[in-house]
Amino acid sequence: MGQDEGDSSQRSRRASIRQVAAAARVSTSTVSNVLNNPDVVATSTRRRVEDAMAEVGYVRNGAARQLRGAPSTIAGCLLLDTANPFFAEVSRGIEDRLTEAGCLLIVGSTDSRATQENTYLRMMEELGVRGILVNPAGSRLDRLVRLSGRGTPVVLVDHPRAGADLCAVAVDDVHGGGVAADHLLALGHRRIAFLGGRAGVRSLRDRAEGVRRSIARAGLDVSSALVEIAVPEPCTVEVADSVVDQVLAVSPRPTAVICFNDVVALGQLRGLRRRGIPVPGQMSVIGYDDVQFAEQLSPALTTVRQPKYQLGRAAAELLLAEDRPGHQHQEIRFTPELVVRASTAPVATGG
Amino acid sequence: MGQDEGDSSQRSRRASIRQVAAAARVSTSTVSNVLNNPDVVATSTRRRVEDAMAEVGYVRNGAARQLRGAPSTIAGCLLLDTANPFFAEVSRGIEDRLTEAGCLLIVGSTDSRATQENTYLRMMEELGVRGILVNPAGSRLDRLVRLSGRGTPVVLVDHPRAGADLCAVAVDDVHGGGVAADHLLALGHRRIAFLGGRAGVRSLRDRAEGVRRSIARAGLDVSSALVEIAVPEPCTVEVADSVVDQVLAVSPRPTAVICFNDVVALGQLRGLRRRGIPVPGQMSVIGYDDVQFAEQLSPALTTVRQPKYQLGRAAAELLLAEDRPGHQHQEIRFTPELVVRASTAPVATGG
DNA sequence: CCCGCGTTTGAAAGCGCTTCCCGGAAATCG
DNA sequence: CGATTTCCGGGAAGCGCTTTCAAACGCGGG
Repeated sequence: MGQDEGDSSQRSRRASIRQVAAAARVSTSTVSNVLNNPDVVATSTRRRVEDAMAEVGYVRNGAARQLRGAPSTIAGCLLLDTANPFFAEVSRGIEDRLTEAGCLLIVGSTDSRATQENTYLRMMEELGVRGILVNPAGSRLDRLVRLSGRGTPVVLVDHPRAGADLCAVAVDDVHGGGVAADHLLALGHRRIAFLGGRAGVRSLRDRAEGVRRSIARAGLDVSSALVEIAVPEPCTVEVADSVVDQVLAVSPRPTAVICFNDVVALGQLRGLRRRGIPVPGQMSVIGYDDVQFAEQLSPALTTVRQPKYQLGRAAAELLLAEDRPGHQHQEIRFTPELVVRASTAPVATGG
Repeated sequence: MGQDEGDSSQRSRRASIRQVAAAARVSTSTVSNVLNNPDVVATSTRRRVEDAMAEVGYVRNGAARQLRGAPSTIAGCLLLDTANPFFAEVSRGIEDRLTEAGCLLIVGSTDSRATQENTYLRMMEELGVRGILVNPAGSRLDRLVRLSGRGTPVVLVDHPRAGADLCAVAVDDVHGGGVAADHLLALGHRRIAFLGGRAGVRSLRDRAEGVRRSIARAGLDVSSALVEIAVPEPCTVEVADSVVDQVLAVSPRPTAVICFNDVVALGQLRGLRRRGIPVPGQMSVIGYDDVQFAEQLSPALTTVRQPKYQLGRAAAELLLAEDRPGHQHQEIRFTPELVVRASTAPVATGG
């Protein structure tokens, strides 16, 4: 008992619509109708076919359906790193919206490498996915535009359209940098460090620009109020920790630091603590993203919140809208907001 | 300039192997050979075909290939919540291994709901995926076994085989609970709280069992040394925070608490801090998983490390091995290890 | 010059499904 | 009761690809 039948070791010997038709003594087209136009077939016949399907263990063949012209039930998404908490939440938002539309989601991490991105894009295109959501690894969008032109819809995620003829969901990074800087300036800080990453990354450039504009708006001299420091790759807590020395070495020493994401901020907090610099007493720290644990650090991290989950949902929404008749590409913009917690404080008086 | 051609608005009008053949003035089978058996076609012909492919913008049709019998390049994975940092890392491990094998990955979050799981399973089966990696939402494995029997390989992730005829990658949760308890007992704790979740979740039952056995091994009375408390759903930081009151209300008050994951531990740390209970001075706290931020909390969290990324890789490895000829289902077991940090200390003397 | 061999290429079948179109049966109406 | 309409089910084509089999071609040896 509990034994399989002897011959069942063969894979991919799934029952086809034909076996069902034979078992139900109808034609294959009737079986197909039961599946796709149930109301066009008489109840008794339908019942018979359904029984036959159960009997032979019928499972639809998606490849055949798609070949015949059915729309794909798969969408793809390419993010820099799906294990990063920011992207993990974005991808969950995408997934949830797609699920509502009966779609599955293929995910891929590009690790910022264009080659990896291209490999994924080609495979997804060959599969005939319904569309691809992508946070571009490089700044060149022409490949994506061409892909879209060939018939696979593309939606940019966390990236502005930048003139490309694509849909996009963007977050206003200039504004994000601005509110962070505004907050620090209001607290009296006049010497601020901005920890950015690689020069090529657009979102970081924009945030730095936002900081600069904020300082200029306040009537201060940008070159003396702002120090920009690049965090080397890979962007881990440890690396960010070691950057603390650079920050502290700047003269005159900054009284606040804006980090390009919460992981870097985490490293700063750790590094500052180890060096005996009280936060926010001697140094205020601002992060970016507002990932789940930001609130629980000590001190709780002041950070710029991005609507991660909503970002994903909105991107999926745009993708699903792509095949509607008179579709026009559009860009959705989110505005990040400052979340003030305990890692920032008025600049220390005296000293 | 920059205008599209007028007719290109039609989607899915991709060039087929036929247009390529026509453009290269060869037959379709030759084009196919260029794609699949390049060495069987003369260099000059091949060159000509390749040029033609570039000219018409040819992209392979995966659906047609699959229909013809080509193995699927997609695998599926179903986890409880891909946005949870534990599962996000597991899924990244899966993804990386699959990428090496030229496979794509569909992810799905079941949120522990069997209905959601079933929906995903059916869709994936219809697509004819190469296999499905699943962290089962319920304890019933029969559906998965049947799925596997119908020809779609199934690998259990973070779940023991439990007698089912499937491959599995498991982590020894009994051992994990054991090392956590051993550590506390060695520090002199004699009154320990275990924060579990819903009774039905196997991994949590196992961890509790490990704790019990450890206490018994030490020659202590389990019923007086251990208090089990259930954390209500949803398992968020806030909920875990509120559970602190229950822990403190137990008489005699526990001197240490073992949490079933790091998020709950985070909540405990926060709740204890707010109530003025020093950690680890008055209360030692142990987490589970060792997620990325555990090391950066204050105090740094002592926790039981699970090999998250490796878990995913190993599961993907098993899946890829499924179609090798004499394949036998097997189970891989990982052993979690204790990571001692600052949130645990010897039990306070006196008091 | 012809034959035979190895090398390349082409014609055709068919994977499982959907869909168009038509025949026959049942139902409705005059 | 015959004619017209309605409804249901079947036959067949073909989506794009791979693959088998045989034909065609070119070359060197007899």
